[in-house]
Amino acid sequence: MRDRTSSVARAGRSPAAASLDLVCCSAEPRRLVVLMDVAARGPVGIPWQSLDPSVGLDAAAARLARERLGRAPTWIAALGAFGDQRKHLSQSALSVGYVAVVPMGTAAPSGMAWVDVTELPTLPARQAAMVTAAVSALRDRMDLVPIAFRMLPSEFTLSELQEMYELLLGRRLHKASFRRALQGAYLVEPTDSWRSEGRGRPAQLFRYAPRRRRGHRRSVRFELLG
Amino acid sequence: MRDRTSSVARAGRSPAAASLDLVCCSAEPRRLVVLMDVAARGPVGIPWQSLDPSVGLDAAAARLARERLGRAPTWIAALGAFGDQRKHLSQSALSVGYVAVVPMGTAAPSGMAWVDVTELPTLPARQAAMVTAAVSALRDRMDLVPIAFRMLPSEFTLSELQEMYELLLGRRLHKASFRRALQGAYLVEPTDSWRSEGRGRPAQLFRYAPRRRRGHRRSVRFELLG
DNA sequence: GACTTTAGTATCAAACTGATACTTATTAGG
DNA sequence: CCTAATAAGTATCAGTTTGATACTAAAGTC
Repeated sequence: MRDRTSSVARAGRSPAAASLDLVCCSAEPRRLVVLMDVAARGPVGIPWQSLDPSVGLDAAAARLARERLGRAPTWIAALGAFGDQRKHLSQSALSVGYVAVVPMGTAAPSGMAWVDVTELPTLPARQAAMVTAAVSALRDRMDLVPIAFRMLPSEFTLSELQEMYELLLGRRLHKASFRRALQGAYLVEPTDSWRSEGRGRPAQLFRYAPRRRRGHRRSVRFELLG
Repeated sequence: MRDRTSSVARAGRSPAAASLDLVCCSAEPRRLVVLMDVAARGPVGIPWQSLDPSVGLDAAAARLARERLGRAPTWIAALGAFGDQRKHLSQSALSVGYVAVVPMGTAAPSGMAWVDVTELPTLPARQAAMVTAAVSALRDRMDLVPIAFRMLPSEFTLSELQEMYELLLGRRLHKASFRRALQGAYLVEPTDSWRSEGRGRPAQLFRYAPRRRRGHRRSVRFELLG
């Protein structure tokens, strides 16, 4: 192995071997948003810390999320390793990314803000890559993991759930079909609460309560290839 | 030039900042297999090297794959960062994993062998986690990336393609439905070759040639949640 | 009370799915 | 040569799923 780190390490100010970065996502009425640190001139980057090798990655990421967000995320998962983009605030050669999700409506801590993922400021290249990868990861994994549910409060209306799916999928869905499919999957149970959102008929509130189903038979899906 | 671990190891620091590990998958008639180094007592681990921070991760992984396999894989992708499992041959605190795929029938280089993923030997914990994650990644991403096609030779029969899908999905598929769906997706084109595999009618050979389709409309899929 | 808005349901034709059975092309064996 | 066996590939058809349209229900607004 080449001893590449020695000169930097001897210099005292050793940049950590690696950084741990968190792409924390949430939703606002019609947009996906990501949590960013804010300086005087605006959003400057996503939360990160240097990686402590003595702590497990998952534990460290969960703690970073709790510390910076003020609450535990409703979902968190590893995103991957990033090292192809040179620029990172930590100056480390390697960064480990995590994606997390919190329910829409969660307030950003002071010094931080929710930023629309389609209107990102200029970021250090590696963080920009992580945000992009995180959004793709949400879209790619929403069929396997209840991401849409984790981005909603614990009780929600079916219209809210449908809007969350539409936001993540990037297309409109048919109301009756959506509800039929949802019922057939035994994923939600009704509460006895109703929400009156001003005008219109009140909506019943549901919660995510998946019941064990018989063999979820994975099917062939060619439509997304190419 | 290559000062393999000696000076750093003697210095009493972590031997390498991180390792780069490759889970290279392929198929045999009815099994998924992974490429492993073989010692006298049998398979001992997957290919890895210590991570050179001056080379991009993707480039380093591609090179590692080419070097150890003797050919470029037909697909390769980042798998993630692994650090929660203590044990790794490199003794590094952090490992970056990649998944790669080669067509079934690819010969293992000498000193290596294809090992059934359901019959893994005892591995360093972190490598075991990576192999598990890699197999899950193949299954999870096969709908978004033409993984089944990459595990076949460039020309293949529809029965072979169906068997590959059955292997990855873990269930039998209906022949007529499979072919209808495939035709509808405009993913393959017939060649003018036919393969006679002993007894039975010869099968026409196809190649992967996706034609641009109009709006691949992602649909809701609740069946896999829970 | 009439109108608007949103929730939630019903109907129905079109599209899709999978079981069964069929046709076609080849090898194996007498 | 003729028959059986095997595998590729196609056709039919009933049962299910989908999505457009239209409907009913419950609230607020004028």
